[in-house]
Amino acid sequence: MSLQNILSAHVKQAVSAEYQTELESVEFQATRKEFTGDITVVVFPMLRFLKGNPVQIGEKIGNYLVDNVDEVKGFNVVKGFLNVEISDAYYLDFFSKIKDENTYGFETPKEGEKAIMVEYSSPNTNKPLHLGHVRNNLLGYSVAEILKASGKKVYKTQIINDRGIHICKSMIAWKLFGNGETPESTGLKGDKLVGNYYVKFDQEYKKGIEIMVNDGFSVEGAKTMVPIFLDAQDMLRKWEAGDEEVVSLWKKMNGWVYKGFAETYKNLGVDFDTLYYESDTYLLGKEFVAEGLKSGVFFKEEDGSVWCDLTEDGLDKKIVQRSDGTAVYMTQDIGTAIQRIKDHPDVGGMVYTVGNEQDYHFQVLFLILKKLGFDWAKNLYHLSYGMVDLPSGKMKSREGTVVDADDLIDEMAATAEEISEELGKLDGYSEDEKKALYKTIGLGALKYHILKVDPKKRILFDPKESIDFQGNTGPFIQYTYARIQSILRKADLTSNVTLSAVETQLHPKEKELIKQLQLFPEVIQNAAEQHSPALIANYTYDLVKEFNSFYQNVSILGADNDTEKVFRVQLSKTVAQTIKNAFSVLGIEVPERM
RNA sequence: GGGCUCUUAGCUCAGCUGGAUAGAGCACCUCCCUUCUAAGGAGGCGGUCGAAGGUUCGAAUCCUUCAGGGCUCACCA
Repeated sequence: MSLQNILSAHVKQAVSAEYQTELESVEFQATRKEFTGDITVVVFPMLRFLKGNPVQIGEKIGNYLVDNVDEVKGFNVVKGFLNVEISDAYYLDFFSKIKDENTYGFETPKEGEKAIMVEYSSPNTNKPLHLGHVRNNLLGYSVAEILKASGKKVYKTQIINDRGIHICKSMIAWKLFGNGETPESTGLKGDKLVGNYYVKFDQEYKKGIEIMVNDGFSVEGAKTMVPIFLDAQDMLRKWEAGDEEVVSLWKKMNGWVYKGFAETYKNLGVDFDTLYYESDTYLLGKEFVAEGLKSGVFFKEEDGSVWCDLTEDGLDKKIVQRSDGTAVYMTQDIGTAIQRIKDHPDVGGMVYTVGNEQDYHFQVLFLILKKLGFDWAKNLYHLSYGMVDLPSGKMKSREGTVVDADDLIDEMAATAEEISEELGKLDGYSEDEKKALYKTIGLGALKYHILKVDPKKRILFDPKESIDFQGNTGPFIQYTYARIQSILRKADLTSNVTLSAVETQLHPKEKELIKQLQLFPEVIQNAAEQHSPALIANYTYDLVKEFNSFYQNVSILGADNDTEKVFRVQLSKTVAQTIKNAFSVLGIEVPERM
């Protein structure tokens, strides 16, 4: 039972005894540092139910608590704030309960509860992953892990946009200019190779437009008549018709891309439980368009196109199928959602990790699925996040103004190496161990940098200003973890005191640390509810700051007596474990040394 | 033009369902390695919380209007 719950009941009793009035709820907040006390009862909200001077009310409740609650050892009232002091025994008791729990803060899934599917990444297959995908991947992965930690069963998935004009552009450019190049022949990662031809297409396309405009065509006219563009369109038609040559080229080039993606995902440390391909699900979407037409959810225009009228819901009309009967984006997403539930009957809701440019799309998608009558449609959540922009503006693959994911990871590791070499603390580490460590630190810096900010805010990323390794950063937290590991290696852990035997008074820093530890389970639940890794990052930072202050002010291995020493070692160990648990849901590893 | 969203210190960001004198980091300035890892700690400088109204015992937080930025309103995905 939490401290708030314990006190809440007693405060109600106090009010009931002193004022013969029943309170519905009691408002708490952490006591501010400048005042003595551990938890504060806010008296003001009670004034609506009972008349009187807030200070006097606070005094009365305070006295009642001291007399009737073991955990309360004192109080003071400042204006309408009742600052309650809690006994050390309470904190020691709490600590003894959690100190050996390796999964502290995590809940295990409840029997029979519905699972959640988290979609993230979902790239197009015509170009390599960039910084924008990195934010998406880190967010999606982390939210999935947070949901798991909060006690949900989770499936991680993605929808791979493997069909459409974009991949045909790369294909046609490769066919025309590729001279049979392969990843093997060039030594390039498959996704990079295919991406190069996507850029090549764009260059040729622009050249073609220029030529036609010089020949007297209008720009608009030229755009749709450039030969290479017509080639790409032709290829798409052939693909849809199942043309063998086109389909086999499509399979070959997508295969290259998947291999490249797999490498990047591994590098980034993210994974998936199940994959969906647009080429597999768009047909199911069309089936349900037909269904919706029958049930009247959709209507058909004279030209044969199918629409959903959402004007009564404050939105507009949305197309769900083209006049030529082919699928649009929406069709495919309807199909994918339904397919997923069919494949995983235990799934009761889904989270879509997609940029905020698609806010409207998902609003519409969820509404349409509701109208189609799926009861799980009410449990769909669009994890919308802000774009990652460069100082020069938006990243554009076609124009080569992107920060490549693989390059970025390498650069971060290189920076970690530089700093590490300078500090020279890694005597005895092999080259392989060092290399692994640099990657852990580099990735830690990158992931923390991105995850600590509220998902919905846009991030301005300046490649020239490198990501920090000091202050509120991943490496700062990893460093603290490594420091604790060093202490644990040096400490003699053979003697294990029972904490009830500890009679020494808690040092203020020790108490603050235990209070901070106490918050962790609630933070996990909160982060899960709000789909926000930033809450975890901020919590971990606060915990670590608190520990560092403790570390500098209190000697752990040099404590006055053995009991105190063992207690401090155990406290440090629990802090380390909590850092590790918190970082694990952010997808960040912690090092033994650094 | 309609809808959504953002604006807090020079820069990057916290600030939970409204609560005490708005908090961190970076940068700048002081101190602290003969004590467990200085990627650290202690302190200083720095804010009319975009603007104006309103709601209330109390507003960075809620409401309205306005200004500025972003996204979106395609038979593209």
